[in-house]
Amino acid sequence: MPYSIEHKQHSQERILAAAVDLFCRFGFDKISVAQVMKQANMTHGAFYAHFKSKSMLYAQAIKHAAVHSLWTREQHNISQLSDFKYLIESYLSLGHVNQLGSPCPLAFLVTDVAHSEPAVREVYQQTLQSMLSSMAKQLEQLDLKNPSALAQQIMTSMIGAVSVARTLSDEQLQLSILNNAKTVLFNQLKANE
Amino acid sequence: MPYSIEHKQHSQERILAAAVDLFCRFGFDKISVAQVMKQANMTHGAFYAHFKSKSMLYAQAIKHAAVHSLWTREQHNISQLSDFKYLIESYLSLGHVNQLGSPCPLAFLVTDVAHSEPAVREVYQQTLQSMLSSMAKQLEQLDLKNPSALAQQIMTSMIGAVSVARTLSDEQLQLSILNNAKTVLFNQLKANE
DNA sequence: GTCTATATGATGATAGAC
DNA sequence: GTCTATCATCATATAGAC
Repeated sequence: MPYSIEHKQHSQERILAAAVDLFCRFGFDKISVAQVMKQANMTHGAFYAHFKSKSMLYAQAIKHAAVHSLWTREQHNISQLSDFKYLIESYLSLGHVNQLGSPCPLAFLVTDVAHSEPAVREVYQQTLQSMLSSMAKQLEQLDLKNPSALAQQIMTSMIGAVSVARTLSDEQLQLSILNNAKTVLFNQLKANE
Repeated sequence: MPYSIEHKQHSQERILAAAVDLFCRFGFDKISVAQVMKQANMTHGAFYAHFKSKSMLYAQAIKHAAVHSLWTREQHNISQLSDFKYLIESYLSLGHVNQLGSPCPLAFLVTDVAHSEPAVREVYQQTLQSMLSSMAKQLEQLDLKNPSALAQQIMTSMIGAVSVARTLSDEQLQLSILNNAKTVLFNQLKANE
């Protein structure tokens, strides 16, 4: 058995990381399987030993991106409202928009996913619901009112601001949009204290 | 001269209408030139007598959709705050999300455009700026504070809510997201009265 | 301007050697 | 599991008749 199971897992991990990076940066349809595999340091043909189709990779990549996203990783470090606010600020930063760290697939791929097949959209919906419920739990522990509605308001506003900023080239306008979204959300937090 | 100039304009109009509908519904990359032309009741080859390339059609289609969007059409009918609120409600409706009327390209194509070539992104940015400035003017006439910032907050929140709702299949979740966005925006309007 | 026909290129996916 | 080579398909764009 020349290839260990760890080796396969490591290869899959590289493919997924490459897929997240490239799909978020250039879009699902603009990136070929060959390009993903090249960034993962493999050749085109090896892909199908790991995924059944390009669409299945898409679905897995969204899950992967969600797990590794800034928001998911830092969420358990929240003990007070200021921590939560800091996380919002990080999400609404130019660094996130310019995809320096790990991008949030919900923002970078919204309409992309809307135009994909049902299985992919299903994963997007599940990912969103999972993020919403864990965020609502955090908000509840911080003693905020209407945690569920608040979480939805925060998520969709953040996704809107980041996805719009992502399409713009005018950096001043980007910054303005991101900061205005922050203002709205902080107001909304205060209103539910 | 067997073809009048009105005939050409009418053909272009049909192509643009088909492009808006299909691109918003299925995505730019999922729709071929042949499909657009079929919906416009012409054949593939006739396309290039009207547009230089598929990308140029994309840019023109975004402009076309913006001009014909619900928001642009109804904007001049605003005389009081309740009119403005009604427009927000229309934008944040299931009908808009399900693309029954004229879709707003800024919401239906956000990440799609982000992954397109610079010329298309430029048109998106110009369209957004144009909508923002006319909305800010309306808000100013309604004697609201910070009209420019308010307009940005409203646009990005609405785009976020509609584009997210568009990708979901769970109708309850769609409605919840749309309604929560509405609540945030009405709060924000009240805070700037 | 619109049609039919075609050139040209890229992509998703498979086959078989190692 | 990964490689090279290849198939089949579909896309954008062009050419030439009407």
